[in-house]
Amino acid sequence: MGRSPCCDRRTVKRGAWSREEDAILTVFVQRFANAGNWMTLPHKAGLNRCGKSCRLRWLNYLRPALRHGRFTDEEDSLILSLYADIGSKWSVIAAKLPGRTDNDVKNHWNTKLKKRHLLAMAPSPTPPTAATDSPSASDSDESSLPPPPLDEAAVATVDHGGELTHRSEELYAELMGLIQQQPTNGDVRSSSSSSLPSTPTAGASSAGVTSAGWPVDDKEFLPESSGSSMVVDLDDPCAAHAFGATTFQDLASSYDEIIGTEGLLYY
DNA sequence: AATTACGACAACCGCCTCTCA
DNA sequence: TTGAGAGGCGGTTGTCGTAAT
Repeated sequence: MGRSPCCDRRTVKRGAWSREEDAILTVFVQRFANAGNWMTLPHKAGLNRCGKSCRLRWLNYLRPALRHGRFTDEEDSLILSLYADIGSKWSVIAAKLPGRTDNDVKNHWNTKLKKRHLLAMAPSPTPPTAATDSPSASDSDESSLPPPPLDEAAVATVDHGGELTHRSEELYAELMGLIQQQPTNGDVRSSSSSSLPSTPTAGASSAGVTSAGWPVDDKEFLPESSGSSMVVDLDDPCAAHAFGATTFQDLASSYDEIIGTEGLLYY
C-alpha cells in the first residue's frame, strides 16, 4: 500500500545543486520550453535529479525576475496583513509579491515574521500596570499592528529588491544571448528558439502554458530519433553542442561568469 | 581563538488537487 | 466515471554563515 515514490531515492542525487546542474536545467528549460513535463525532464536533460526537485529549483531559484534580496518593510506588512486574512496560503500571499516565491515568503515568515505576529497577537500576560508596555501589543486589529522593529539595514535596502529584479533580467537576457551566439550545430530542435517565449514566464499567461511557465504541450520534445531517450553525458562535447555550447564546462563557466559572480545565485 | 547559539534559506517530504485517457 | 500520473502546496529538515560568549 501507499504511494510509490516519484523517483528512486537511492539513485537520484539529492542536496545542493551544482553550477553545472543549474546551467543544464536553466538552458534546458529555456531552450526547450515545450519540453513536456517535469518528471521526464531530468532523464532527458541528463540530470540525475528528481523531477520535483528540478521544478522546485527552477521555480524557487533559477526562474528569471525572482527577487532574492531582503524583504522590504512594505512586503513585511503585506505578508502580515494577508496572513491575518487567509492564513498560511503562501502561494496566494506570494502572488501578491512580485518576484517572491511561496518558499521565500514561507521561510521569511518562519524566521522573522512569525515572531512578530505572535508578539502582536499575544494578549498581555497581565493587564499592563505601567505605560511602558507597547500600546498596540494587544491590539487585534491588523491595521494597527505594531510598527515592525525596523532594521535600519533593511530600510536602507528597500529598493534593493527591485534593483535585483532588474539586474537579474539583464543577466538572464545576457546569458541567453551568449548561449544563442554559440554555434548550434547539432541543435536538437531547429525551430525551438523561434517558438519560445522571450522568457519562460513571459508566455505564462498564454494558453497552453502552465503557471510555472512550462507549456503543457508535450508534442514537441527532444529528438527521439537517436533512441528512446536522451541522456546527456556532462563530459560529452557533442551533447553540450545540443545546448549551443562547446562543452558543458563552457556552458557552466559562462553561466557562472554572468550570474555566479554577480552574487545573485551563489552568495 | 575556539565554541556555541541562532538566523537564513535551500531543499526535501508527503499529501492534496487537477487533468486526462 | 474513475484511476493513474503530474503538478501544486504547506510543513519540515538540513546546512551554512555569523554573531555572541
